[in-house]
Amino acid sequence: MLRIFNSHSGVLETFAPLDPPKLGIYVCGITVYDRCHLGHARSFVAFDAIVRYLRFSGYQVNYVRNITDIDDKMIAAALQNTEPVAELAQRMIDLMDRDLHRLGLAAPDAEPRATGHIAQMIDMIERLIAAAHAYPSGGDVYFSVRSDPEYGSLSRRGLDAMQPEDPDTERRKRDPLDFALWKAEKPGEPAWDSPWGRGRPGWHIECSAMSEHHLGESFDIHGGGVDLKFPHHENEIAQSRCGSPGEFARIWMHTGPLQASDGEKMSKSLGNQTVLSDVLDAHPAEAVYLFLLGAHYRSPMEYSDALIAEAARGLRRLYGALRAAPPGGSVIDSEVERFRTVMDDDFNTAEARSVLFDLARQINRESGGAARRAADLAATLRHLGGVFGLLQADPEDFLRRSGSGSGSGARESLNEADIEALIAERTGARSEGDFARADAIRDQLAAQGVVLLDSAEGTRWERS
RNA sequence: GGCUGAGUGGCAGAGUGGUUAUGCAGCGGAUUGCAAAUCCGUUUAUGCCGGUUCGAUUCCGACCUCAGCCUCCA
Repeated sequence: MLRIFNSHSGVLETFAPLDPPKLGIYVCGITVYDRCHLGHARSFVAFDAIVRYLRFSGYQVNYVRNITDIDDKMIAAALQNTEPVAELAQRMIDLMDRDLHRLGLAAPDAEPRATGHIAQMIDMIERLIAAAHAYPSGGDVYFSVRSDPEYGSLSRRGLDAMQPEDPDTERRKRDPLDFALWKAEKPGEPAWDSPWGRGRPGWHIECSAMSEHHLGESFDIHGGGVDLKFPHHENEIAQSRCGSPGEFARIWMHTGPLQASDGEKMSKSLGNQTVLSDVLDAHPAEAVYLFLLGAHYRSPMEYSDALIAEAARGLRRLYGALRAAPPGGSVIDSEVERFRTVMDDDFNTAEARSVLFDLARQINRESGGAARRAADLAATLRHLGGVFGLLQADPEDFLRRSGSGSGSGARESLNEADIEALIAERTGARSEGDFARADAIRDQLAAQGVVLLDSAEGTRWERS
């Protein structure tokens, strides 16, 4: 029985999809005016793990993640780069696709772009105006916050606590709390025809319109980072509640913030974001994913390069166990049950991860002993790692890959043939009792990032 | 100031009203020609003060501290 914390109701709820086994989930993606940072990865990895687990649990998931390709930031960035907004968007989308693919994320079933859904947004705005929840004003259209008695229910905030200051639009609003659904065209900015003249959509309306278009008026889960809870999600709810008859998203899930280990949130405004592609250059993608799985998705999480390097060492441990186990084997149901029990408890990936490590220890304990048991455990470990897209590489290949460990960088100075030749030479020296020579060779290899592992069956090697 | 969440061992980070999270690091032992890997063991861990309870890290209250949000943010 899957239970999910609904951040709208504030409690754990037993999950029951609208139309099982189908399941619709909408996640707020990024505004494509810059490269992805690690904070995006945190949220996206969380939802990747969640979607993968839901599929593993038998649901037919329709995973929609939007792309915001028109807003103030887009326009400002395009202006600064002196490139058209659409070109900037496509450039950043290509980079995002590359980064997220490298990270090993499953592609969403749909990635709707705001600029591709202008008609749907205009349609919803017209409905809101007809229902007297919105009004045109000087080429803009505003949502009337006080027309929605439930406004503030998501962020648990009273209207009195909101003190917006926006001198630009203040005069055109009837109430300072109102927010823009449509913004009148300004010179040099992208604009579309609308019943209110040329202009462009406000930020929040795109998610209301696109989620309805792709998932319907009512759907199962809406997710995003906590920093979107207010105002973005609050406004989305207001728009959809007032503009559509459906109940909109039934469960809201918010991922916690990622903070640099110096204590500050990684934030675009603070300029301390860590670019995802840089992280992926320094560490194996699986290590980054495994690291991000280490904390519950709702908890704030600290990040540093050293912590990811730690996760990489943990990943080597998992692959080391897989390598040690005999092939074959069948998945052990009781271990899968353990895994499911913790994942069913609001997707506790931290506990799920500890199941993986526990399996690794069991494998290592059995190795050399009960081969059948070790094979079964390894099959289980690979099966459960696979739920997250992890541990699917050949262990030997993974461990021999440069930089799979500490992330200390690309050290490819020796090819495999060189390494094998030196190992053969060392084996000869050892058999003759020339340990000084043997150790010299080992030190030489170590200096180039190659670690030797002697055993009764011979000498293995891997890169550190 | 308001709202939300959090304070766990050297670091990161889960769970739990009484019993091992897990990972990384350290230390000791086993193993090894020596290592590495691995296994076993190990280091006064639950912010502070009260309360409820046979018993609280876990529940309740106050306090302190921190983080996020309060119309740029995953």
